[in-house]
Amino acid sequence: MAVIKDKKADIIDVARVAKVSPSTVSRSFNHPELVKAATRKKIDSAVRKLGYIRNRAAQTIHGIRSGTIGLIVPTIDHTIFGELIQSFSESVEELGFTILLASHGYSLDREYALTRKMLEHRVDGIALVGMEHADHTYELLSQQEIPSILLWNYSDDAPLPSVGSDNYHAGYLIGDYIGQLGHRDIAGVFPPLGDNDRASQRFKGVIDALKTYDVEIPKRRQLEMPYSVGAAKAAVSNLISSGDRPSAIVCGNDVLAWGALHALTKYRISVPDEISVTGIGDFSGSKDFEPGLTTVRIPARTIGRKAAETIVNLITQDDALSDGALCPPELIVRQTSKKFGA
Amino acid sequence: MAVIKDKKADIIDVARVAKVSPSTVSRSFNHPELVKAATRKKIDSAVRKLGYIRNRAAQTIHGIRSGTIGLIVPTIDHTIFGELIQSFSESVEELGFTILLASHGYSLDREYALTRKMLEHRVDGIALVGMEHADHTYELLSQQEIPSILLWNYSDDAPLPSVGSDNYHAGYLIGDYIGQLGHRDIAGVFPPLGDNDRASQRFKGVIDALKTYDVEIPKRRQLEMPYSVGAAKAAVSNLISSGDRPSAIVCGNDVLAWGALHALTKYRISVPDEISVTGIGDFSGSKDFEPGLTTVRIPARTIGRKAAETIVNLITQDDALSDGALCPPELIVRQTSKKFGA
DNA sequence: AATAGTATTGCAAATGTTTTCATTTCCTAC
DNA sequence: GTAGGAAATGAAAACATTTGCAATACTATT
Repeated sequence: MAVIKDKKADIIDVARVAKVSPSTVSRSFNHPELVKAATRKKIDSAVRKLGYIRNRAAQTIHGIRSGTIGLIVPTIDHTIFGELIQSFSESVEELGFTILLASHGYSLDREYALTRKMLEHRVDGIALVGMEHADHTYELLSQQEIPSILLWNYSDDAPLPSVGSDNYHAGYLIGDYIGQLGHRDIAGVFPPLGDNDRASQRFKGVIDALKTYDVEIPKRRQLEMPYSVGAAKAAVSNLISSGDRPSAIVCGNDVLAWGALHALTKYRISVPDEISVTGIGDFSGSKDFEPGLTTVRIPARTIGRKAAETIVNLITQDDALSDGALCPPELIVRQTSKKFGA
Repeated sequence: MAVIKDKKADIIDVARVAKVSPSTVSRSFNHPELVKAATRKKIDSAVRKLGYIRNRAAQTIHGIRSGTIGLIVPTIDHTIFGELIQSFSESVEELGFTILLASHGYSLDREYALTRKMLEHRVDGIALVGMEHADHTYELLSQQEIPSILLWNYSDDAPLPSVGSDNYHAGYLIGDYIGQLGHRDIAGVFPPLGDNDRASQRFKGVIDALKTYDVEIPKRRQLEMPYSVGAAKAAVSNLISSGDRPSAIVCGNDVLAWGALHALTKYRISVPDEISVTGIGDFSGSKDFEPGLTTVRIPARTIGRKAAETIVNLITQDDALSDGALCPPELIVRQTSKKFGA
C-alpha cells in the first residue's frame, strides 16, 4: 500500500479517489438527496480511506453559518454560572452548534474586545451575561447585525432580547418574606454592588420590600464583599464578634449565605433559632446544607435552555424577532429561617 | 453621506476607501512594519469608517492558525471543573487563543464526535480531560497530527502529553494520613468508579495506603454514588442511621465530603471528635467550611495554566515535544480530622 | 426506437483572505 | 543629475470550499 500520505486530505483528494468531481463530493455532504446512492457510497469510502474531515472555515467564507455561538461570561468558576453555562452549552449542542467561550472577569472593556474577537471568528450569534454592557459593545452588535441575546436577567426594555429572571423581583421576594416574618434587625451581605447589575438589583429589591414593613438595613450592616465563602464568613464573623447581632442575615447569593452559615456555626449561634439566614440562587448544594438554606430559586438550567432556543431561533429564522423570555424566581423556604421571636 | 451600506465590509471595500490595494490592507494587519505609516493611517480610518472586522475563516483556509483551542470536558457545572476551565481559558486567552468548549456528559462516544467537530472547525489544538478515551479518539488525534494534551491527570506513559496531578498519589496521601492517625474503622464515599479514571485511581491509592497499615474498607462501607452533596449526605445518613459508625470517612472529593459533613451535623455527631472526614480536591469553600476540611489539594488553577502553556507551545513551536507536567497533590490538614481515640 | 422529462454530474466562477514576485517609488551618495 | 539600492505597493495565484448553469445519463412513454 502506498504510504505516502502527507498533507491532510481535502475535498479534491476525496474526489480523485472516489473518481467524481469535487462538486459532487461537496453535494454529497450538503445535499445528499441530489446525489445517487451508489456515488455517495464511493465518496463515503474515499472519505474514510483518507480520513478526510470537512473544513468549516472554507464553508464559512461562502456565507454559510459557522455553527458556533459566542458565549461571553464574567467568570466560569463561580458555582453560579457553572449551571447556566452547562445547560446553555448542552442545549446549543443539541441544536447543532458549538460554543466559543470567553470570560472577561467583570471588565466591560475586555468584554468589548472579546465580542470583537468572536465576530472575527464569524460566530453565528452572541450571548452576553447581564444587562450592563459598554455602549461600544451594543453598537458593535447592532452594526454587525448579528443575532444576540442577554442572558440571566430579564427586562422587556433591554436593548436586546433577554432571557432570565428579574433580579429585582428575586430580591423583593426575600425582602418581603423576611419582613413578613417580623424581623427588624437585619444585616445584608452582598457582592460589590458597583460591579454588576444583578447584585445591585437584588439589593434594591430587598431594600424596597423591607421598606413596606418600615424596616431599614443600617449602613454599618450593609456588608459588601467579594464573592466567596471565605469573605462572607470573615465578614459575618466580624459582625458577630463586634457584638452586633441582627436577627436575620440576608445574603445576595447562596455562596455568601454558606459563608454566613459557617461563621454562625463557628460562633455556635443556632440557625434559625437565634438568627435567620437567606440566600439567593438556590445553587446545587443549598438544599442539602444542614440546615437547608432558605433562598430564592433562579432557574439557571431553564434559563440556559431557553436562551439556547431563543438565539438559535434568531439565527436560523432571520424573520424571528424575539422578546426573550422571563423565567420567574421562586421563594424556597427551608430551615434557615423562622418567624422573629417565635 | 452615503447611507447605502449593505453587505458587511470586506478587505476589498477597505482597500477601495483607503485607495490602496487589498494586498496592502492585508499587510497592514499582518506585517505592519512593511507598510508606510501614512498608508496605515489611511487604512485604519477606512476600517473604522466601514466597521470592518477581519474574517478569520478566510485566513484559516490559508493554513493560518484559527486561534482556537478545543476544550472537551465531561461536564462544566461541577465545582471540580469550574476552576480548571476558568484558569485554562484565562491563560489561553492571554496567549491569544479562544476556547471552543463542549461537554460530553461522561460519554466517550460523544467525546469522539465532539473531537471530530472541533477538527472540522480547524482548532489549532485539543485538550481532553482525563486519560481514558475511546481508541477512536486517540487514532483520530494522531492521524490528524493535531497538537493535543490530556488534562487533569498526569502520567508519563500516557499516549499524549498530560498535565495534571497523579490521582493515585492523591488518594495515597489521604489513605496514608488516615492510617497514620490510627483509624481502623473506615468508610469510603466515592463517585461511581466505573465512570472515570480519576475516581478509581484515587480510590486505589487510598486502599493501597491503608493496606500498609493492615486496614481494609469493608465492602458494605464502600459507598459509590453520584457526584453531589445531596447524594453523599443521604448515603452517610443511611450509614449512620443503620448504626454503623466508622471512626473516619474518606471521600473521593470535597463535594462528597461536604455532603458527609452535613449528614453528620444533622445527626449531631461531632467532627472530628467522633468521626474524622476527609476530601480530595481542596475546592474553593473547603477551607472556610466549619470546621475546615482536611483534604488533598489538587492545584486546579496551576494545572489549567500549565496546560494552556503546554498546548500553546505545542501549537506555536512545531518542534516542541512536550511530556506534559506533573502538578503534585498536597495534603492539607485542617479541622475535620484527628488522631483516633485522642 | 425516438422523445420528453428528470435525475446526476461536471465546469467554472465566486467567496475573503494571504503571499510571492514583480513593479514602482523614494532616498542617498556619488 | 543619476545610478544603485531599499522601501512600499500592486497583480495575480493560491487556499478549500459551494453553487448556478450547462451537459450528460437515465427512465418511462409513446
